[in-house]
Amino acid sequence: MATIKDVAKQAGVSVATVSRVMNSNGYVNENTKKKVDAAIQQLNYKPNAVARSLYKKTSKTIGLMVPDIVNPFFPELARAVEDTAHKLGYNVVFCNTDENAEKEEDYLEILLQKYVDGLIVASNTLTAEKVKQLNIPVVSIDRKINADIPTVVVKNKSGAQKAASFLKEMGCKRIAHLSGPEHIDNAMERRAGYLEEVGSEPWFDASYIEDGNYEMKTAIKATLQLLNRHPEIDGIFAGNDVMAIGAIKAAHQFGKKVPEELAIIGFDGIALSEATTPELTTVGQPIYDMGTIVADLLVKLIEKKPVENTFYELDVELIERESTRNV
Amino acid sequence: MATIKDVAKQAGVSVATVSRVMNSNGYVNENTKKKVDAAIQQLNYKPNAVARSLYKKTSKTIGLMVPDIVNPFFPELARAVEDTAHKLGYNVVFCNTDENAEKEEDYLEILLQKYVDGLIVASNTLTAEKVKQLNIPVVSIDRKINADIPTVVVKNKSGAQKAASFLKEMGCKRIAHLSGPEHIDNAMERRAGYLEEVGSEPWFDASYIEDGNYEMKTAIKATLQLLNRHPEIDGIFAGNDVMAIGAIKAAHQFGKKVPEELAIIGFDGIALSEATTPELTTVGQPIYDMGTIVADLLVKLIEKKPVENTFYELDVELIERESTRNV
DNA sequence: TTGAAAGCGCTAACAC
DNA sequence: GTGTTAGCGCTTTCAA
Repeated sequence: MATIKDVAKQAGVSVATVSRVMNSNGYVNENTKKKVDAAIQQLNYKPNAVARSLYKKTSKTIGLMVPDIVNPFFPELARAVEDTAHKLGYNVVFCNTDENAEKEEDYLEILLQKYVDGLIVASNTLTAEKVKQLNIPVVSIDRKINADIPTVVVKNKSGAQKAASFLKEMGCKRIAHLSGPEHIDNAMERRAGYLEEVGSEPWFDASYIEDGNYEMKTAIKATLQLLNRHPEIDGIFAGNDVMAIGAIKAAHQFGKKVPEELAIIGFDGIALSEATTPELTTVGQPIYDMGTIVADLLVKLIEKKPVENTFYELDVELIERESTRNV
Repeated sequence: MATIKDVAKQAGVSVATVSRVMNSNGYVNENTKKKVDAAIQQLNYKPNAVARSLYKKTSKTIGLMVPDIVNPFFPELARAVEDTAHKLGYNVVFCNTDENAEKEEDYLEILLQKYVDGLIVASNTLTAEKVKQLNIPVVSIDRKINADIPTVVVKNKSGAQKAASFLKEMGCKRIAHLSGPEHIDNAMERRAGYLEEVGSEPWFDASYIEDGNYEMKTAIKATLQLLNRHPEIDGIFAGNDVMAIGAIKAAHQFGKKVPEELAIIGFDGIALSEATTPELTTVGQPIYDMGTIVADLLVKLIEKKPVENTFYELDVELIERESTRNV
C-alpha cells in the first residue's frame, strides 16, 4: 500500500503538498496539483484512514447498538441507518447487545477507543449519565433515555390506543394485550395506550394482560395462557408484530379462527407482517424514515451543523389487513 | 481521555513500561506493575485503539458483507458471526451491499483503509482476483467464489434434491421450482438439485421453473404465473424460505389450499419459517453454526493459527412441518 | 505557493 | 528491569 510519502516522492513534492491537494485546503499551484493527482493515480494511492483518525480524533464511523438483531424491526432500521450514513460518508459499526448491560458496556468502550464519531442506540439500560461521559453525540432510537438526549420515537401510546379502539370498532368485546417487557419504555407506553382504551371497561382486569417479551416463542405461550384463562377473548392487541405472529400461531393451536373468532392486531409494520396468513393488521411505524432521520440527525450533531429539532415523535398508521374483521 | 503519557507520569515510570504492563510482554517488576495498574485505575485509562492500529496495522475488527440485510437469513447469520467474533476479541463492521458491485467496492476500500483484519463476504460480484489484491484473509459464506478462498456453504444441490424428492413422497405429481437469481451460485445449485430429481420426468419442461429473485414480492408474482400456466401444479420447491412464504401467500390468493392442493417446501430454515400458517416445511441450514464456523475460521486465518479445513460444506436437514402433506 | 517539522497515542528496538 | 527514541501515516502550524 502506497503512503503519502510515496506519492510525494513520485510527484517530486513534499508530503504537506500532497496532503493539501487531497484535502483541497491551503494554496497549491494548478500545476503541482496536477502532478500530485497523477502520482496518486499511478500509485493507486488511498489515504490511510487510521492515521487520519489518530490525528483528527474522528473516524467517519458511527456505532449502532440494537438489542436484538433477529427481530426484523432492527434490520429494517439498520438498513435505513446504513443507507443514509453511507450517503453522508460515514460507515456504521453494528453492535447487538442482547439487552445485556455488560455487552453494552463492552461495546461502548470499544467504540470510544476507536474514535467513533457518534452513536445511535436502542437501549433501556443505558443511563443519561453514562451517555454524558461518552463525550460524543448520541441519539436514541425507538426508546427514550432522557429528555437531554436527542431522540427519535413514534407515538406509542396513541398508536396503541388506536389499535385497541380499532378492535372495538371491529366488534371485539373482550380485548387482551400481549405486552412487551416491563423495563422497556415503549412497551409500557403501548400498554398504557391499551389501558386508556379498555382499562375502565367493566370486564377488564389485569389478567387480560400477559408479557410476551417481544418474542414469538414467549408470545405463543402467553397467548395460550390468555386464551385458557379467558376463552371469551375475541381480540388481542400485541405490542409488536413478532408477538402478533406468535398470537396467530397460538390461536391456530388453540383452535380459534383468526379473524372470525379472534381478531389480532400488531405493532411495528415489519415487512413480515404482510407475509402471514391471514395478513396482519398492525400499527405501522415509518421504520425506514426513522432510520433516515436518526442517521441524519446524528451526522448533523457530529458535524455541528444546526438541527431544527432534537426530538422526533413520529406518527404511526393503522394498516388494516386480514387479521381483524368487521363483525 | 487519559493517554499513556498521563499514566506514565502518574505512575512515575516511562511510557514503555506502561506499554509493557498493558501488553504483558517484556520484563517488569512486580512493584512497578502495581504502580502502573494503580495509575491506570485512577485515571480510568483505556488504550487508544486507533494509535495501536496505526502502529500494528491491525484493528481487531472484521468486516461482514451481506447482500441483503432484510432477508432474515443474514441477520441470523450476522448474529452468530458477531457473537463469536466478540468472544474472540474482534468486532464486526457490517456492510449491506444490496448486491451492488459499486457499493461493494466502496466498502472494500473503506474497510482496507481502516485496517480491518479480515473479511467475511456473501457476494457473487467479488472475484478471486480482487480478493487476492485485498491482502487480508477473506472467507466466503453462503456462496462460492473460488477454490482458493476459504468457504463455508451447505449442500445446496443434495438439499434441493431431497426437497423435490420429499415432495414426490408426499404424493406430488407436478412439482414446480421457484428459483433464486441466475447469477447466484447457490440458487443454481438448488435448481440443479431440483432438476436432478424431476428433470427427466415426462411432464417436465422449463416452464415449471420461475425466477423469484429470492424475494417475497417477486416470488408472489412468479408463483401466480406458475399457477396460471400450470394449474396442475401440486408442489412447489422454493429456493429460499422468503420465496416460500411468498408462494404460500400466492397460493392463498389463487385459491389453492396449502398443503391439501399445493404442497410448498422452502430452503434456509429461518426462524420465520415456523411463523407462517401453515408452518413451512423447509430444508434447514445450520445458520448459527455457519456463522460460528466462518468467524472462527477467519480469526484463525488472521492470527495465523493452524486450520484443519478451509472448505466446509455443511449438511442440511429436512424439517417437516405443515406446508407439505401426505396424500 | 511550498517545505520542514512537530505531533496524534502507541509499540518495539535498542541502550543502559 | 526500565527508559529513550524512532517510527506507524497523516495533518497542520510556521517559515521561507
